[in-house]
Amino acid sequence: MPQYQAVKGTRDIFPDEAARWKFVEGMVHVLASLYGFSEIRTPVFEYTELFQRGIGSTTDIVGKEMFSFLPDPKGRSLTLRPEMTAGVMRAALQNNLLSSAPVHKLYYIGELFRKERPQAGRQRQFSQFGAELLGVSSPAAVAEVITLMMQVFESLDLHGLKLRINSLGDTDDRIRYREALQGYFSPFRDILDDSSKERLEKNPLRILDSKNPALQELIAGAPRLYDYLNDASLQDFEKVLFYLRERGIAYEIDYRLVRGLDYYCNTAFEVTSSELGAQDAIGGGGRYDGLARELGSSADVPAVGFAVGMERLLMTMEKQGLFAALDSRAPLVYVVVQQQDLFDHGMQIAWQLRHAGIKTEIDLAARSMKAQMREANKINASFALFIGSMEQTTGFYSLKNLITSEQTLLSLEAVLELLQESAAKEPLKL
RNA sequence: GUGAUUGUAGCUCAGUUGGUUAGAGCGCCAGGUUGUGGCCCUGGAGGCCGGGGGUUCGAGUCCCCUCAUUCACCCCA
Repeated sequence: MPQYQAVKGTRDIFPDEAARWKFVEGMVHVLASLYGFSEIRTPVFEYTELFQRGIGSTTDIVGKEMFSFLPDPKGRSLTLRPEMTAGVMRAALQNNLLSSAPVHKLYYIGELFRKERPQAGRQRQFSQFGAELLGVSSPAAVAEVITLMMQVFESLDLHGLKLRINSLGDTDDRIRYREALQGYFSPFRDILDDSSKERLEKNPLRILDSKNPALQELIAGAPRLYDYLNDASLQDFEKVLFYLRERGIAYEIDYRLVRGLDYYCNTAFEVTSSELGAQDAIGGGGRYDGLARELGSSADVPAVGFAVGMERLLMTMEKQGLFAALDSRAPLVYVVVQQQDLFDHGMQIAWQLRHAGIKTEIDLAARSMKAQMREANKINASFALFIGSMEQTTGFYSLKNLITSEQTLLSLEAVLELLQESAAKEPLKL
């Protein structure tokens, strides 16, 4: 056993896997840009109050999952961000972003921290990418955000995902519904489990989320939020659905989808993957018009956004075999040194090749020629360039095509030319 | 925080009712005649059998504790 191991709920990402991350991140950058979203990077930690106010103190995230710490005995409590939205909104408000333009479309990729027990698809440090559209939360804005999210999935060739959507109504709707729910559940108080009892007072909507089998029947009979929506909320929701249909985005209305963060209102949505096991939500989001005021803004900042779990996304892609073609290590040419007294010359040649933009590898472990060739083969090099005493004296080098096994004797100039041609056909893999 | 699960070489795992120097495959390293890969063959390195305590003549195998893993609950991405 090693002396040190990675902290519970954290993990290392080695080169082969890192290549997959880069691939996905690249797609996110390209598509976000295509939809007119610009990248924002906010600090990894914030004042604890930001999350308490923003996410809501009744939520599990704030109640028991935050990594909080005091920088010094007199300092204010800080917290490793458990989600991105509050930080983005804080950044926007602090810098008065909305005064420069009425609408801001931002996206991010970043690490988040939550002190939960790890399990499949759940880490204490994990990553999300997401987008926040600030300034407008019209159905068009909601559709814009959902469409971007779905486009990422589509472009990555993911299949078998399910988009569920619901409307949480506006503030008035929810106040009326909340009362109705309390009225419905109160007589059954004795049947409810502890957490549901607590929610009955603080946030009865979240009782609907419970997976407790004993409560399913009771929950099924509860009044539907949908029936408490006023005309404006209904029309708003219908318009969102209209946009999705227009774009061929399949969805399913789930009247019990409420989502765990306090700041959501009106449209809320979630995407699940059938490949993931218990933690099957790959992404989700919704409208959060009230967040800005909650954070002290004097003006309303309507907003809508989504977040997608990178690990869960990668996991689903893995299961669906979508990474088969990635091979990040393969160099174009492997410089093979006959004897170690020619190593310095080999290094010099390798440098010239690299300087010319050719992805080149050379053995630094001083192994035998056979071992070098085996290595070249193993890492999928396209060519081997031999450095022997003959090459050094004549200035002509043996270049072997490792796919066809053809070998030719060329001047270094000709080698460079040939490899550059070959590199142009097959762009450098990063 | 609760429950269950697993913990033997770098990786995936065997290890019979407790019995001598703990094994395999893959990977790694070196060779298979003197400057050349993939297949194949040979050899080698590498394990306080998670840690501690106990039962026993004897424990990788049984018991207790502990640490860690994984999965699930809660909840979320």
